[in-house]
Amino acid sequence: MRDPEKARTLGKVARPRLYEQLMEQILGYVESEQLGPGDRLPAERDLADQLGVSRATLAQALVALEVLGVIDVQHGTGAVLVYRPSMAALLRKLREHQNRLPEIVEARSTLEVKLAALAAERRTPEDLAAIDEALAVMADEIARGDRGVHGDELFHQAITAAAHSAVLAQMMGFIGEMILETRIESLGQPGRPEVSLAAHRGITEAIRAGDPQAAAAAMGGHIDVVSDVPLLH
Amino acid sequence: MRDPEKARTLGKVARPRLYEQLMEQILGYVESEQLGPGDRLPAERDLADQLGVSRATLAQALVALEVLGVIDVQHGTGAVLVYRPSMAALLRKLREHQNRLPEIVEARSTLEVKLAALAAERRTPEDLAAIDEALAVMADEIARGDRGVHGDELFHQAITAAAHSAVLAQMMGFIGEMILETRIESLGQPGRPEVSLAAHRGITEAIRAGDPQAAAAAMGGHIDVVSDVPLLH
DNA sequence: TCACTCTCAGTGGCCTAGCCTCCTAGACCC
DNA sequence: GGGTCTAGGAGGCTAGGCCACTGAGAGTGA
Repeated sequence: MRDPEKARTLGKVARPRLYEQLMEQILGYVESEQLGPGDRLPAERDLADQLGVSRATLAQALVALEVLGVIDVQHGTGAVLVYRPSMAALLRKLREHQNRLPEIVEARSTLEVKLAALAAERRTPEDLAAIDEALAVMADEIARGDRGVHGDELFHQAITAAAHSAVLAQMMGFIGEMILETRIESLGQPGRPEVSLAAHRGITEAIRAGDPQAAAAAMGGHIDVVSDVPLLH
Repeated sequence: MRDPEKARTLGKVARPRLYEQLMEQILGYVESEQLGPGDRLPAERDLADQLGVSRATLAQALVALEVLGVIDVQHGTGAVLVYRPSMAALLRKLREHQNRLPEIVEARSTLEVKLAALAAERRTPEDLAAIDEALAVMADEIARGDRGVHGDELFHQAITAAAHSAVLAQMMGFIGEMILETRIESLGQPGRPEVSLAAHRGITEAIRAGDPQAAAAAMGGHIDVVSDVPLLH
């Protein structure tokens, strides 16, 4: 798809964004000062001055840290730490080399197997209808000679929705794009779409029957097959 | 618009931030315009004008979206979409009612059971040393009459690290704060710290023995116990 | 004609300066 | 004591400006 590769090849050289550097510096500060959860960061004006940047830019860095859950910025009070530095440092490292396919597959498997089991327990008639609809879309796409990518995505989204777990769904969204990559890859193999569709039907029946174990097993098997692509790219 | 009730769960106060609203509006725009991955957002100046905010504030929203992986802002070119709108819309919805304890426990269980199994397969001697160290810290804290919160956290961090899965670790970080809450709660119950410590030792032995199934089972049991707090708060 | 260079308009990056709102500790009053 | 008021410090957001980067078209030479 896009190519964010260019910067990654040589490591962390290309880092043109100031706010990203600031995040690391702030994290470093937290570490050096031995700050823990609940402790407050220096005032924005002081911190900006100390780091040699404007408040506007510092504000961007704080937003980024807030989105990552590292700090909690409170109007009138200040920015308080949520995580201890070790966690934050961990988080930071990962951002550098994500997109590692085996791990993604692993994560996907973990989540979707659980989602399938939950869906079997919690699916409403509407959920089942959505799943059936997704199956129909995929079957239609395949019948037209398409790879069924869209229907495939719809199916997994419907399963996710049927599990009725916002948190798990959120995590699925988190790795959503990466999953999409592997999925398109997989459906590109000859005969694969038909196999996937059949697997989907099996999963659907288990969910319809309200059998969590069968649903989990079916989903697990499906993902194993789907993920077994020669990772030539 | 805002949801004051959600503040209860974690003791947080609903805090209206302009950049958060902007994120949603931008996501809504993406949806309404049917933009997909690769498409570009309007120029910052136009978008800021259109949304009735300053560029500085819009920049914060863009940073947040970038950190979440929704867009990729390129100097001289513009902000290009990374996720397809449906994914983004999903992400957005969840932001509204996260912090739902049962779901958090469920997610935690899913992740940590898997992490324990992986740790049993992949742990290095260093990983084991870190886990033992965490156990020692927790034992020491309890001996001093403390609740052992710190050691508990260290333990789970060590397990996470020993699983050697950056993606799963990232997801743990994602729900980390919420988990911390439930953990502190749990260890506050009389006699709980000792029970937890014993459970930790059991998990550790399974990991040391390289037995993924035993490790997963031990972790699953542990989390069931820990999570069984009367949710009176 | 082709290919190469150069220029420039448009875009994001970042800054300064300022005013507003919110929170809270401490003075103040009862 | 216990409640109320207030000033200062904190973050929220804006306006306007200049700089750096990108990409495409104009211009140039072979």
